[in-house]
Amino acid sequence: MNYIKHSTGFLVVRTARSMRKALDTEFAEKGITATQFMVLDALMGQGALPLSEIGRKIYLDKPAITGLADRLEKDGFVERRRSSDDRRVVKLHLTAKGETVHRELEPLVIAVDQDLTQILSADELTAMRNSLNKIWKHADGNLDA
Amino acid sequence: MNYIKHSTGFLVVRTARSMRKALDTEFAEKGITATQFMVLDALMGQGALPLSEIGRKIYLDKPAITGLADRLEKDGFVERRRSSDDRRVVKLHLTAKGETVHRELEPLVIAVDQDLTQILSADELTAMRNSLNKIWKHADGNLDA
DNA sequence: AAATAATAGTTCGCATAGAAACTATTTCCA
DNA sequence: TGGAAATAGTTTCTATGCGAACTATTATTT
Repeated sequence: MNYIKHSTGFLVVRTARSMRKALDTEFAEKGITATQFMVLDALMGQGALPLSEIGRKIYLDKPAITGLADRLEKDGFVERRRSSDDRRVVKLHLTAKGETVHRELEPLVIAVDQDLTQILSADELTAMRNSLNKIWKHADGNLDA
Repeated sequence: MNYIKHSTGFLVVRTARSMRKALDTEFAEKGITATQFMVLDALMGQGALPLSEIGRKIYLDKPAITGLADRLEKDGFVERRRSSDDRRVVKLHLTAKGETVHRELEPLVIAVDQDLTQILSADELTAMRNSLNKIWKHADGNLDA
């Protein structure tokens, strides 16, 4: 039995690899990765968020978020500030530069998503999104962040 | 606008992270990762395959496959053999040990997939698999392997 | 209040991932 | 046939991604 063909888990993993690669390729010009964009996006309209909360939003463990914050801070897209009410917490603040990059990349995100409407009907797309959201909600909380 | 919530691309990526983590956790006991299992699985019933063909099956670039082959060979799950008719080609052969590990892990793969039937109805699952396969087929060929 | 547990981040080590540049081989074609 | 183009893998460098162990801080318990 070959599971890469028949297992839904592996199918999702495999498909996601192609998705992320498409996004990474689009973003490369702006010197940012798809995962880094997800961090900036989580901060949009929030002002600032604790690292752990960002991790929950984009499903990444603590060490991964630390590394992402390092690189984003080095490039001036975000700023680390220790919270005053709970000094264990480090909040990530979006800088003006980070906000600008996010705005510049919006059309690319929309384009990649639009590409999907060429492959799937509106109904198929809606159904898939609903199913993925159900799985996502089910998995949420299993994260050691 | 927050795209991690609204973009289908990011939704797939995020969901896949939770899937792969679930699979990795199940496999950790046997000292193998989900991605390494995918390589063994690609070889099951094939005897041997060129590295590049394995890459196409599981959507990974050439350098990633090289690294995977290194680690799998070190652990004795596969063997590298240069092809005699085209000496550029390196074929990966599944060893008895590799076959055994694959067989031992089958129940875990089935269990993770079974878990999904608790979340989605049979129709939803079928629809999602069809959609993912369409996207997958569309993306196939964009790989630099 | 002192000891303990819980929580937020970081660090370390290892396993993916991919772009770019390289070697070795084969194919193509003028 | 001989040189250019294409192909298969590898190497190097950088960026995720996660388990385990660590520090610092806060909450809990007795």
